[in-house]
Amino acid sequence: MEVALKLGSKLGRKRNFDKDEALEKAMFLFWENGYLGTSITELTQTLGINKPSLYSAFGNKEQLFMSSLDFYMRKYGHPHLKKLSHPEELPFKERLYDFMTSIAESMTDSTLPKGCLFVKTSCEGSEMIPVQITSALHNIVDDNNQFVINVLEAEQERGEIPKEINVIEYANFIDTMLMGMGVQAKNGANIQSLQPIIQLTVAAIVK
Amino acid sequence: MEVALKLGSKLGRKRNFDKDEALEKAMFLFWENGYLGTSITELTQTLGINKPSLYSAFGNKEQLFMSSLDFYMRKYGHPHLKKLSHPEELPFKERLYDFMTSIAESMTDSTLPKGCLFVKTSCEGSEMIPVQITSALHNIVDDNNQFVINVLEAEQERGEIPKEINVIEYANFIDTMLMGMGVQAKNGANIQSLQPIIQLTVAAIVK
DNA sequence: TTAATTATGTACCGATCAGTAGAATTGCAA
DNA sequence: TTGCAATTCTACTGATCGGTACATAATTAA
Repeated sequence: MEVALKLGSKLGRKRNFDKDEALEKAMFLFWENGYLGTSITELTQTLGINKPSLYSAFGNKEQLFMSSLDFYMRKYGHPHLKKLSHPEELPFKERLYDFMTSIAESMTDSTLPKGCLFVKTSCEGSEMIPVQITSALHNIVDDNNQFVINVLEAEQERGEIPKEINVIEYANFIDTMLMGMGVQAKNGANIQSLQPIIQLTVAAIVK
Repeated sequence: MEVALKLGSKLGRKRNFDKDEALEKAMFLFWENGYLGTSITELTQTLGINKPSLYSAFGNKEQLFMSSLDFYMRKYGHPHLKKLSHPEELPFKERLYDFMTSIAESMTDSTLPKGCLFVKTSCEGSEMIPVQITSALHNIVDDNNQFVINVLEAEQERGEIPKEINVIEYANFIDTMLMGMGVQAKNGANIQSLQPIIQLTVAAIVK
């Protein structure tokens, strides 16, 4: 067996850049300018590496975007989710508020690109976007939606929200509002203008 | 004065395509694939005219997009607005419902591109989009927002909604939900899944 | 009929796109 | 020290990008 595991291999010249740092820089570029709006040349300049190094480390543009999207969800997407269910001793109303506020703050953070990478990319044109990316984005929609549904069902069990409500519809309501907030943030909305929207949403969900 | 008005001029060879029909086809392409995702070559093929004719009739890509955006708003944007205020004899609750449903139906219409041209384009990357386009999109946000605010204020006067509510926040709430519906529709949501969201939104606005 | 004017068709421009070939460099193992 | 493996560098590929020069065709006014 000549084939060595890439991770375990100690042979050959070492790459002179940190792969995770480079991935984060790439993610920020995609977040700022979208998939079509980000060129390989701009990536090499921002990451400080040349094309062959980039292709060797990350595959092609599509694969680099997929890795960037994964990085984004792990660092800027999923961490918000736990605020919806924790801390458990907090009333659900407060948790929902903190959850949405946490996302809104990220979307309007002046040190981060405006809006949400997922919302922005999923709004880009159809034909020019690789189907693998489109399908990954659809999976993110479904997963997040299912997560909210699960939490709402759990809260029904705990008696925090009425058993009569349709949790699928309520989850859709929350998710759609969050997506809209992403569009607003991309268009320059600040946290102050999103705060009342969140309060209205929470009030509509938890009486 | 040698300068003749373009509209009045009867000189020279006549163009052998209908400018409005061509503009509508261009608008549909931008609606489907976005600004960056639509190339001049694809435009010439779809419109059935060659590049010099396209440039002569519509200026450059940026100006063609601006005309397309204007066409879109006139035909697929503004017509919804009047449902928010008319017919006056209808309760505001029903008008708000019809208004949002009308937009949702357009966003999910199987004979039209999924979603909303305005939402999709405003989510495209920053650097590669001409500033004139970005600013036009911001104006659309502001104008639509102001329109909803005006209607809400009028409804306060008529006693359809309480005088105590903050109409700016409520207008923002409605607009943000509509933008979110645009993202959902782009990601494949159908009218059936948007309908409950609309009902929840209406219920949150008009008790 | 002629001159002026506008549109069309072909063929092209420089710039940039994503992606790569191949030589030189670096590092570890034997 | 030698040999192999992995990375880096320069330079390049063919394709496509937005946009245009120029000659020809069509239409109207004089």
